[in-house]
Amino acid sequence: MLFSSFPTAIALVDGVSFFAACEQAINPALRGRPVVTGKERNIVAAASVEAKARGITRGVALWDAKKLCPDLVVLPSDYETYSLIAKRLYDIIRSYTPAVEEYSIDEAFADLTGLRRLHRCSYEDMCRQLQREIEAKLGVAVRVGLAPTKTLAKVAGEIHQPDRFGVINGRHIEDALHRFPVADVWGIGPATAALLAKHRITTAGQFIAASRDYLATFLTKPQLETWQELRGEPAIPFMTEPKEAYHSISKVKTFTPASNDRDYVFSQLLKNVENACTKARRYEQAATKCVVFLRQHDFRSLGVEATLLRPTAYPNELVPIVRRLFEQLFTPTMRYRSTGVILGDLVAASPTQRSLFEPANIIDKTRRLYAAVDMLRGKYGKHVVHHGASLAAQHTQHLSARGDVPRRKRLLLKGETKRRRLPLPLLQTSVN
DNA sequence: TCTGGGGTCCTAGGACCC
DNA sequence: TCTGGGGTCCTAGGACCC
Repeated sequence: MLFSSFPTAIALVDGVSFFAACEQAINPALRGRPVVTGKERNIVAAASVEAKARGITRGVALWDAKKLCPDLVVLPSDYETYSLIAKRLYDIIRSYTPAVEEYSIDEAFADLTGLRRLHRCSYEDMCRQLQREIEAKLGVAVRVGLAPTKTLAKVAGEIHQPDRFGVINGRHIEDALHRFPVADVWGIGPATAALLAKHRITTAGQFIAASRDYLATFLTKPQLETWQELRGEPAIPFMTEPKEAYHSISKVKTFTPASNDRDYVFSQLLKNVENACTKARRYEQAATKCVVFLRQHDFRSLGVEATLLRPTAYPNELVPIVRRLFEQLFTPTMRYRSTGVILGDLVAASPTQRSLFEPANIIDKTRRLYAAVDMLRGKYGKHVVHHGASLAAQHTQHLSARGDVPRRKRLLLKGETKRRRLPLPLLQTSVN
């Protein structure tokens, strides 16, 4: 594989300062001006090229950004709009090849292998044309990386030229990776980079020069796949199907200042539960597992989880469970800064699912109630209807206290008494 | 870097069973 | 009293990504 120049041709298309660029694309008055998004969080989520030129980077507090740049335009993030523009971007890519993986809101992989004849040009020309077309039609700049594998295409995107185009030819992989830090490779995080450094591997070139057998003594499967991809052999599959189901859905929200008010913290948690359920219903999924966690003032997190009697995506059914989990975690002397819920082990929601002994009419009522809620929210915005916190204390009867369900399922909560510390990485991730 | 929100996959080790 | 072997399933936790 290392010897032919393009056994496979993978392009990575990546929006440059995408959120800010979208704002500038739809509002011409903002073009040429320093723009950032992230107003709702008081943190810079994305900075326009102009803002970056003034020294503003992602993750900076808006306060500080304003100081650096008094004429900064600060906007709230508008994901709906960005998604719409992204969709048009993906559609343009699809006019070149059907094999497109929508990797994130501003990033896609395209498999161009075998299309030279069809388009009557080289892969490189194809990519340049694609880039021009996107920028002309959408008014947002994109970076393009072209290489034999996804991982190499990401590297190519990183080492791009001023024209925002980068290419790694299969014959010149070693040259391209010679000085590229292994820590900057897609799939290599801080932990793996540190581990590799112990073995005197700090560049991607050193990484691919090491033997698989040697690396296999201390690396795991995904890391070895990265190694293989860097050598020009595809190892990470292409996911061209659009996402239609989740394995888990989570909602976390930080509030300031931190609080030790039980009702307030619980109402925050409830809001997350509602939002997570709404999303699950939108994808016609239901949760089998529910994790609740609280993050303390000192940034430590505690979580507990419950296994549900039957899959649900309805807050009123989850409230009593969430309440019990919450009570296990909450310590009045502690101040909390955020709450979170994870709906896990999601399954496709089917109208017939209910345990044998539950009255169908109650379940049907619930379903109709939330169908109405979803409709109202769709029509008038998501804040028109919500759970009163008072509702929390009611609705304790539906899922619990059924004596005659099968033995193993009688337990509403499994491991209910367990109280464990959640590792920080669960909540700690990077920007954008 | 005094720290937002939302996901995925992999692995080690224990529980449980024969 | 120092011990059988082996398989499967589940969980907790780690690591990574945008």
